[in-house]
Amino acid sequence: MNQSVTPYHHGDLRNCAIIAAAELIESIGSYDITIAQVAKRVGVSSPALYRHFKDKDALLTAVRELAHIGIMEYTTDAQDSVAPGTLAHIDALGSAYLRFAMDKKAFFGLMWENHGDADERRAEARAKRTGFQVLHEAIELYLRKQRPESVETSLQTATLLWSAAHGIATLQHNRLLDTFDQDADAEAMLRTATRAILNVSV
Amino acid sequence: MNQSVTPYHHGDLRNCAIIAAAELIESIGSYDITIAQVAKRVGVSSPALYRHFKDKDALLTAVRELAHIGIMEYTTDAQDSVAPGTLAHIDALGSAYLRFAMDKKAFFGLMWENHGDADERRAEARAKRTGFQVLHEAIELYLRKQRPESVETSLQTATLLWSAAHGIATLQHNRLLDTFDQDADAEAMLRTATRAILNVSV
DNA sequence: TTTTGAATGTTAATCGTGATAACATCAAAA
DNA sequence: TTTTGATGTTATCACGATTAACATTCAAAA
Repeated sequence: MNQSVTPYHHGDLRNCAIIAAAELIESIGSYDITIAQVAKRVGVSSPALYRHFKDKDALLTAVRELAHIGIMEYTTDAQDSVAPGTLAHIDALGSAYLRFAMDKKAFFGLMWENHGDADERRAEARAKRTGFQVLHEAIELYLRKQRPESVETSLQTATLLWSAAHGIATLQHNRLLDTFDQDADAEAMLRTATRAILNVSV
Repeated sequence: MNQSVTPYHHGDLRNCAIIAAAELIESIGSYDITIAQVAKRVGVSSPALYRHFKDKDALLTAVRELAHIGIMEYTTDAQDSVAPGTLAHIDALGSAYLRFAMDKKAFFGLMWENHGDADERRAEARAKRTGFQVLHEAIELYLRKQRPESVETSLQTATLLWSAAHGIATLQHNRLLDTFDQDADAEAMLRTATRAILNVSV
């Protein structure tokens, strides 16, 4: 007659809460969510979440980590079909970034919010740097093959290219590209920027 | 004996509230302010503000307009000492943008928040487009003189350059440039990007 | 002028939401 | 078995955005 009632202790609340929060954000298309909404979704009371997260921001920070993983997946997929260190490789990385920004608008916005205490920021900076490394390596490889005399500038080049990609992604995210140029095409812009930046001595 | 008591009616509450909000934001370096704080600063009760603003967001939107004016001032000052349509002119505009982003961090952040109803967004898009025009004209003039065959791409070029400037400003604003390249110099990056972008056929 | 309504302020709620307090349950070590 | 730490629950707070209900002015119509 054991009716398998939901147990008093959830068992994996922390992870479930993070996932529930992410699903919620995805479904409403905004990261303006509530602790109560998340708790309800997991089937638990609001204060229960405070056993696992210092505060609301800590939960959102955890969701941001998911977002970083998500962007990494886009990146990894993008690299599958291209030869390392080619221009196509670099294009694929940029394209993946733009695609993530548009496909997962709410997550993309969340990732660039100001937030958290010092520790959380440090952890996030590390995550972002990890993503950046992928681009940096691709560019270093490219320069080594195509413009060996500029290899030592690969870090600056990668930083600049990331900035360009981020700017394009951000403006598109805010619907401003259309405002400036109604025919703007984010991907085409990034490809242009990529070629321009790769061909100068930084 | 008229003691010139503070009158029941303020007289110019709307404008004073906007300015008070802006001062508050500037002084605490964050746009996370409270209606009550603004009201107190103006010497009025909180609900009074609702006679002039639909909600908190409407007040912040008004502050954003001030921010747009502020960025325009930076821009105008920057243009004073340069010859129109020169590379120096374009550099000066970019530099002004970066400087505003760092000098007025809170305002810069506020300007790129997602927010408001459709009308407010439209109004703001218009303001941003106006700022963009300045860059567009400078670039068109430059191309006309230096690369007449590319004049017809001036809009795309301006959009791309704005994107690059915005990306650099945003990453710097989030302290990420340092994270990627500890020697990064935002101004130098933008100058490099400017030259790279101006020299390609879009 | 006087009257009176629209505009603009005030104080007293309401409501949603983050966070804490105090108490309850359960599992695992002593 | 007892005890204790981890983890849930149900009150409760505190705060901040709004709104409700009432007050004061100013300005235009009578």
